[in-house]
Amino acid sequence: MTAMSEQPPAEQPPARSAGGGRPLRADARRNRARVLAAANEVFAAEGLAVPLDEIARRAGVGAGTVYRHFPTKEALFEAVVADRLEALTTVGREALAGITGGADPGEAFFGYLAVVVADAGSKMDLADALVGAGVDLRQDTLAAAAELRGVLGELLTQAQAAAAVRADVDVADVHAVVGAAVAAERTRPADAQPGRLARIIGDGLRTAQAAAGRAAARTSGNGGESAGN
Amino acid sequence: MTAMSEQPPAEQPPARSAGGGRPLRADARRNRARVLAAANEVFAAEGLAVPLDEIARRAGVGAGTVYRHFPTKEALFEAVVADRLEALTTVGREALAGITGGADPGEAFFGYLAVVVADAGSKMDLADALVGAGVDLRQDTLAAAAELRGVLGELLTQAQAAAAVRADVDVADVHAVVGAAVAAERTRPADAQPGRLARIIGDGLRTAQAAAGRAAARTSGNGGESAGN
DNA sequence: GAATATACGGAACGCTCGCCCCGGTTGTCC
DNA sequence: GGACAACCGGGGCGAGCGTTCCGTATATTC
Repeated sequence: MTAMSEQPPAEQPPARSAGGGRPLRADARRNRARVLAAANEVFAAEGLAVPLDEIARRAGVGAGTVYRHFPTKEALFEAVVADRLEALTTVGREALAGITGGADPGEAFFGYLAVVVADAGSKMDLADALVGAGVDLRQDTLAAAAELRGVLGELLTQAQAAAAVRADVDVADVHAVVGAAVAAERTRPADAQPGRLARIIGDGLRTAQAAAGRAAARTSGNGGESAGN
Repeated sequence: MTAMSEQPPAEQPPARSAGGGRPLRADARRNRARVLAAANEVFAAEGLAVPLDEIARRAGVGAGTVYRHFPTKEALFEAVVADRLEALTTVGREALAGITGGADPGEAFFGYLAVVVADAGSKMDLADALVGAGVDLRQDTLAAAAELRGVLGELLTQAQAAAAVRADVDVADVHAVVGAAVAAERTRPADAQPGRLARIIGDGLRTAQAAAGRAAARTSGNGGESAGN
């Protein structure tokens, strides 16, 4: 459905067959890229549940070829997810840079959360990975996740220092909350505007003062405190 | 692991084989009960993913027997879930009665949320059903869910009237938030105290005033605004 | 206690899906 | 352009699981 706007993940350096052999043959390199691209699409659209043959078919390749490049289905999945995580980490770093550049830490933090949730919302694989739906992460993916966690942690610290986020939560909490928001958005197909639930859930992280400020902004202009958000 | 304290679902009237035949044979009735009990345990412990043979084995029964009583695995699953939902609905009604008896609507509402999340946390099947993990609910389950939704809606209305819950959320939002909280609790195995994340996420539903009051209560006594909750 | 409908158990079936293998093809190097 | 190795495709194997079938056992009825 959606998803197609992925640039090929930064073009690996002439691609050696993992471990240190000689450079890959031209067609092998091309096929590997095709598989990766197809996996990106299909995993994003269907999540981990999609059969591997489907990916092979979409890549115009035999199943055997997929297995020559990725030892197992999970390995392929993780390669895709790791890419996604790295992309998100980059975005996070930008947000962080924005703060040192003078941006509001609270807005940076919550904006970033929104980005992550939105991204995971349109990439079922990411959602699966975040919610932990029967997925055991391995080395490389874990590394990518750890890095993202690091950036998230820095953003969190900044936002807490600015009293925009309550002080009694840690990175793990935030991570769980993100997973929760993703899950929530997932249960509610299309009727509501996207991001709404994520915002509600994320509001639980705010300090009371921040929440009050926000509510005031929301209320000024109409009589009650309905609508808006 | 847990789960065993379920009373047999109110003892169906001498159990007729759905549709209006003659009463079930004694052993049939007994086996049906066994299957249901085993399904309760196993689904609670493992979720929908558990193979049906396992349930049959635990019930001391052949697979064929299970299918004579429940046309499909999903039907059995739904029977179990519907029971759970009804139990939760009952608890909700009690909370509602408590309000008319003078209890604080906000506390009643959030207390009920905590109960639901805790229950779903220890019953993987409920969690699966709430999060919607590849489950298509059918008639009876839907009815039970609708009823629960009704009670939840009344509690919500009361809590909103008492200004404990922000006015711009509806039942569907609350339902989604519950699902989210369940998902969150699930991702984080055991390290933190249970219910913590659920509370954080639920806080997003509070009005600013209520949140402020809570934060004040949390802060009075120590210097910052850390710890507590 | 015999007759009969009813229910039981578990082997068997069909299907899906991850993964491997082998005969053929294609890129690469001299 | 020929020889050799690397790679490709897709059929096939085996495991897991939901569901069905049928010969046997058992409750019920008279």
